[in-house]
Amino acid sequence: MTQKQEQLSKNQQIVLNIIEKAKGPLKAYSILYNVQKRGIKAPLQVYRALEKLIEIGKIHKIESKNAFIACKNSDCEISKATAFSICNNCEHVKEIKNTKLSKYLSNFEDNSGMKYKKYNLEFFGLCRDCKLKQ
Amino acid sequence: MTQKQEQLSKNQQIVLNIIEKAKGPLKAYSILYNVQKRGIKAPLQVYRALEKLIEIGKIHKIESKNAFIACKNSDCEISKATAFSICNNCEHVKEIKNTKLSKYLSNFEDNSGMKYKKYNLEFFGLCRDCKLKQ
DNA sequence: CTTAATTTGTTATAATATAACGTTTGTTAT
DNA sequence: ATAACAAACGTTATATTATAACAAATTAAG
Ligand SMILES: [Zn+2]
Ligand SMILES: [Zn+2]
Ligand SMILES: [Zn+2]
Ligand SMILES: [Zn+2]
Repeated sequence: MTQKQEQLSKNQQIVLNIIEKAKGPLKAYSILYNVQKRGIKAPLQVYRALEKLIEIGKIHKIESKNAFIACKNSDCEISKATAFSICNNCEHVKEIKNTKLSKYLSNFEDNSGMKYKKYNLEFFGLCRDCKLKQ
Repeated sequence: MTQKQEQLSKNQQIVLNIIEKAKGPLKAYSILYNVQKRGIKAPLQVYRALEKLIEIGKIHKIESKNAFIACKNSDCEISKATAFSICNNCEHVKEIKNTKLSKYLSNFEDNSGMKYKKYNLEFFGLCRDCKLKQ
């Protein structure tokens, strides 16, 4: 019965729904305000749901923005390898799905021969729309 | 006189000294406690110095830890391209200096042909010491 | 010197995140 | 079904990280 498909709890489902409906990354307290009508009252309830959703790869945290976004990349092998493009002008964030890049980084060894189980990459630049408007 | 070598202000120099002496990344409020004997009293004085030091590439922010570390890589072309290895066990952080990696990422184009001026990459794993102790 | 720009000092407050504790719900094994 | 355990919940308080606003002092340039 309990396959790989995790069963989300009520709060986890509520928080995930909000994040999946959003056009861009959401901040924790903005999520909180959005879900108060659904019974979630305290920051901790949001943060607990976020923690679990990250753990199972349904969402990612954009570290440079302290914001959370739904995974668009088949749940990213449980959040172990993430890459994002972030527009410096309009703040648009897009998850990068690029097999060559992920293979390159997953196999990367530093000068001392160390390999890594997990990485997070954030690219910054101008998105196509903002570049045209310049 | 004012070449590329920026002249640091008093507070900037104090904060940079602390960060350069440290073995690992420092948090802003830990820096604050460390510099209070030198006349810096308020968080904002620290954050302002940090902002400038980042801007000129003397230090970097480790986003996943909200901590700050001195640049070990010829000031990283003014902080535009940074990569770190972070140990999940002992929290040791090391700046990665790897020409192939930085070239690969600086030249990376996503599927829509977009290129980026800036990136930050954080690798997570076990450092050599921690791996041996396992 | 004068003017503009940067840096500083200071107080207050905003924004992000976790500790601690007890209760409830869900799962598993008798 | 029911005892035992784990996961999730609710709640209050608090810790941690970061910025707003404003006035004074210092520095760089013309
Ligand atoms: Zn993903
Ligand atoms: Zn844009
Ligand atoms: Zn550097
Ligand atoms: Zn280690």
